Amino acid sequence: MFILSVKPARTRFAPSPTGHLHLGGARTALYAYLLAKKTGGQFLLRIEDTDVSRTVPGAEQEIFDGLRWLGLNYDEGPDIGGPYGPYRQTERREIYHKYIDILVKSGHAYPCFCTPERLDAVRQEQQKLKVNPHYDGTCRALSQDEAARRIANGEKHVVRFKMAQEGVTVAHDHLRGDITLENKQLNDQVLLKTDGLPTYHLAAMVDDHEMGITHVVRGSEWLGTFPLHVNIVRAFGWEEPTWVHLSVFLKPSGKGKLSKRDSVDANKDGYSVFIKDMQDLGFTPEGVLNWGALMGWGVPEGDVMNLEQMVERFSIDSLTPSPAAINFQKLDHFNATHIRLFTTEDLAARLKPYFTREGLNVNDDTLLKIVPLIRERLVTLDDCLAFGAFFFKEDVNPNPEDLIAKGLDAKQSAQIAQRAYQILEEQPTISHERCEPPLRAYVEESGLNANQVFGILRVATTGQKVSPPLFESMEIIGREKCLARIKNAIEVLEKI
RNA sequence: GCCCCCAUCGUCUAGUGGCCCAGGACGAAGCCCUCUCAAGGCUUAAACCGGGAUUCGAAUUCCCGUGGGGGCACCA
Repeated sequence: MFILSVKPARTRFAPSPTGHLHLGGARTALYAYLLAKKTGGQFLLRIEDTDVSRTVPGAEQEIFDGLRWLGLNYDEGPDIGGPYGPYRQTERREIYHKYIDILVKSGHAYPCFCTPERLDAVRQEQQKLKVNPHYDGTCRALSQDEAARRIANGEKHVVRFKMAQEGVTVAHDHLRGDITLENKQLNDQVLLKTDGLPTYHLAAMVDDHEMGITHVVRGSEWLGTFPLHVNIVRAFGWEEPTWVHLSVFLKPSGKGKLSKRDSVDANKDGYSVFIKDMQDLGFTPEGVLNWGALMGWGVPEGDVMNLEQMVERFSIDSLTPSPAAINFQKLDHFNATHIRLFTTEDLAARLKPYFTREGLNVNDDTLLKIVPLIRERLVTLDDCLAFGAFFFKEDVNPNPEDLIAKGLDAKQSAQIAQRAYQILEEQPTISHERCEPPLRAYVEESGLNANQVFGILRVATTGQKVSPPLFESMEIIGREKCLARIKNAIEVLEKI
C-alpha cells in the first residue's frame, strides 16, 4: 500500500487585542485552522499585545468567544495553555530580550538613542526633500564602547535591526512566488521599544520560531515588511516557515479596503463585518464561515460546506492572491442554505433565543412543530419572528384592511369568513387533512379563487398577509384559537 | 514621492499553451410549480483591462502601459 505522507502543519492565528474580531481576521484564522487540521497538525492562538497603549479591554475575550462561536477551536492558547506558552506576548519579555542579545552580539542589531522628536524632524525633512522616509543611521555609526557607555549611563534607547544596505532580498511567498526587494528600500526597523517590549517584527519572528510554526498564514498587509521578516529569521539562522500572504477584503463596491466604517454602513442594512454582531443579526457560524471561505479560495467542487467538509477539501495551493470585494447577498445565500441543512431539533434550539429575546413565551413542542414550516423561509435566524411570532401570541390583531380579499369588499369578505367559520366548526379537530378538502370544495362552488378565501383566513388566523402554509399553521394554532380569531375577524369586517 | 502586490461575467471563482465560440456559484431576467411568502425545477443574458512579443496555436509565457490594492511608525 502506498501512503501519501504530509507533514503535520503547526499554524497560528495571532491577532492584537485592539478592537472587534472581524471578518478578515476570522477568515485568516479559518485558513490557518484548515491547514492545520487537514495535515493533522495543530492550530494555536497567540495574542499580540505588545502595543500596550492600543490594547482594548475585553477585546481578547471577544477573540476567544468569536473563534469558539465559529467552531475554530485552537489547540493551544492564552486561556487554555499549552506546551509552548505563554501565549500572550506581554508575558514573554525575557524571551525577546534573550534573542535581542543574540542579535546585538552577532552584529545584526544595535542600540539607538535617538528621541522620537528627532526622528520626527528627520522624517519631515526627508519628506520635504522628497526622499524616502528612513532612519538616517546616526546610532548605527556609534562605536560599541560609546553605546555601552550611554547604556550604562541609563540613557533610554531602542534596539534596531541592522539591515544590509546593498544587494537584494528574495523572499518566497507561497501564493506569489519570489518577491525581490532592494535592501536599501528596507529601514533599520526598531525591534525593541523603549518600554522594553518588542515590536511585531521581532516578537512574531521569535514566537513563530519558538512555537514551531511551520506555515505563517497572515494578511497581505504584511507583504511590505515581508522581506524584513525574512532577514530577521535569516539573521538568527533559523529555518524559514512557509509564508502564505492572504488576499485582502475590499468594500462591497470593490473600492478600497474593508474598514470599520463599512460595518457602520452595513449595519443599516442588517449586516456587519464584526463576528460578534453577526450572531445578533441572525447569521450562523456555518453561513459566515462558508461565505468567508470562498473569498480567496477556489474550491475544487461543492460550494456549500461545513467546517468538516472544508477541512477535507482544503489546500493552500488553491488559495488566490487577488483582493476580493465582499458581497453580503452571498452571505444571505449561504446562511439560508445552511439553515435548511440543520436538523429540526438543532434549528429549534438555535431559533429559541431569537423568540425569547422578544419576550415571547416559547413552548418547545410548538417550536418543534413550526420549524419545518418556516425553515425554508428563513434567511437569517431572526427571520423566525416575522414568520412565526404569532404562534406564541395569545391574540393577533390583523389590520382590518388586510382582511378584505382582493377584488371584494368588506361585506363580501365577512360572508366568506362566516362560511369558512361554519365549515371549520363542523370539524372535530383542525388539521391540514380535514380542513383543506371542504374549504377547497367551497372555493369551487362559490366561484371564488383560492387566494381570496385562503387569504382572508390567513390574515384572520395569523394576523399577517405573509405566513407559513395556512392549514399547517392553523393546525398548530389549534381549533379554539382559530375559531376565536376568525370570529374576531368577522366582527372587525362587519364594523367597516 | 518611492517600493511591493494583484488583474477572467456586476461579485466570488475554475482555467497552469490546443479539451475554452471560457465552466460553476451569488445576483439579475423569464417560465413551471403554487393558498401568501419562500423553497424547488428549467431556461436566458453576462467576462479573458489595453498594446506589443514568443509560438503552428495564448485567458494561460514575456515586456510595456493602464487600473486597483497594500506598505513606507518606538502600530500591529
